[in-house]
Amino acid sequence: MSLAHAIMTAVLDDELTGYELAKRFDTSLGFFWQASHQQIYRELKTLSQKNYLSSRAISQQKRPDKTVYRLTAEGQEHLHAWVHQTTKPRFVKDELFIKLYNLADDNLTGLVQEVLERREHVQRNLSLYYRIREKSYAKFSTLSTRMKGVALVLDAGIRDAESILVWCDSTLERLASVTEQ
Amino acid sequence: MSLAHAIMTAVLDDELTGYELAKRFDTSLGFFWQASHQQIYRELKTLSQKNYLSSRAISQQKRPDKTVYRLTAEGQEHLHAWVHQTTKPRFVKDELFIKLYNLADDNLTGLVQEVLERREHVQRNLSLYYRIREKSYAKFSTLSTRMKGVALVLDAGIRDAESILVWCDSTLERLASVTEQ
DNA sequence: ACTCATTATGCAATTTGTTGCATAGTTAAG
DNA sequence: CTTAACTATGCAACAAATTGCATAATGAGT
Repeated sequence: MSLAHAIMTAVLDDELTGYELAKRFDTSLGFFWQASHQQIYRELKTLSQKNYLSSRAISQQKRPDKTVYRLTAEGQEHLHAWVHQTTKPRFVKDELFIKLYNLADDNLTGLVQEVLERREHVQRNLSLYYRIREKSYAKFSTLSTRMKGVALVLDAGIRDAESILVWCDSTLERLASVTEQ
Repeated sequence: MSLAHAIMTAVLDDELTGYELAKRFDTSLGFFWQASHQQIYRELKTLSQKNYLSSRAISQQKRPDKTVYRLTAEGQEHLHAWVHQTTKPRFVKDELFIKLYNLADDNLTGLVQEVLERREHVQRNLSLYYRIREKSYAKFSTLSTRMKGVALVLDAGIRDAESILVWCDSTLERLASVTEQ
């Protein structure tokens, strides 16, 4: 599957550990892909065996030892070829919306809470995206082609988060009016 | 998993066949959940065995025979209890963004094509959402509590699609400027 | 006439993803 | 002084999803 390609893409510029990858899938990359640390470590192993990634062990005294991974020439070739292949459609799973479909008097306060939490989570991500854009992708026209691609993804993340924030506010207002009756 | 809950929610109002469910997961419900027909038929079987769904066979002459499913009282109880439980975070997987991260001169035209296709797909969904809203959810304040929940989800789908359309247009413009150099 | 899409269901094998567990030192907070 | 969070990795069992196959009639388009 394309967890492999997501990982390979993440280690295009940076040499990363499994732990760091897991954190990125939880924040920046999390906008379009997610993976648990168990999945990541397993995939890193198979990608190394395929020679798509090379690894380097680093001993540490104050922290557990770690292994950093980087993309090999073979891996880069494979990744570039994959970009030309058929793209699978976007895949979304959001339990919150299933629950909202079941809106009722007894679950209203619970769902208001859920929307509030969603709002906070999206707000945190959005702040992070703004910081990243300011720092590295402020002027689109001056970026390299590959950086432009990253900037476009970042832009999608920002627009998505902004749009969800607006929906959350509108939804909270509307849900408040349900309570009053 | 919550494919079960998504299915149960879908058959809250309507009596549906597996085939019809599959189509809905491809269109309206597709905004927050997806499932293949194989997955759906399997789940329908286990949900019937648990007595969360009841089924009714319908013989047809010009079409293959079919089975329609509806939620039982037990299923409704289970579904309502589930709404109060912990919600898993939104889960997104989008290969297009992995590929955009790998933007390069040799894949630029291919990715432009992909963005165009995404635009068309989202536009089709958006038109469908608008029609549904006009038809059944035009005036929020007049809806029943449960219908209000559905309207909020529909609103999220509309905002999401609109936001993606804007991103697609902005992205196509920006990608066009990459070619010129 | 022929081909393709639609309606309608489902099994089996394989690949992915989740959940629970395990280890082990450091650092910050109360 | 204790507890919790963070860094860092990984196995094993289980659940869920994907891929490939199979059947079979109708209706629309070329």
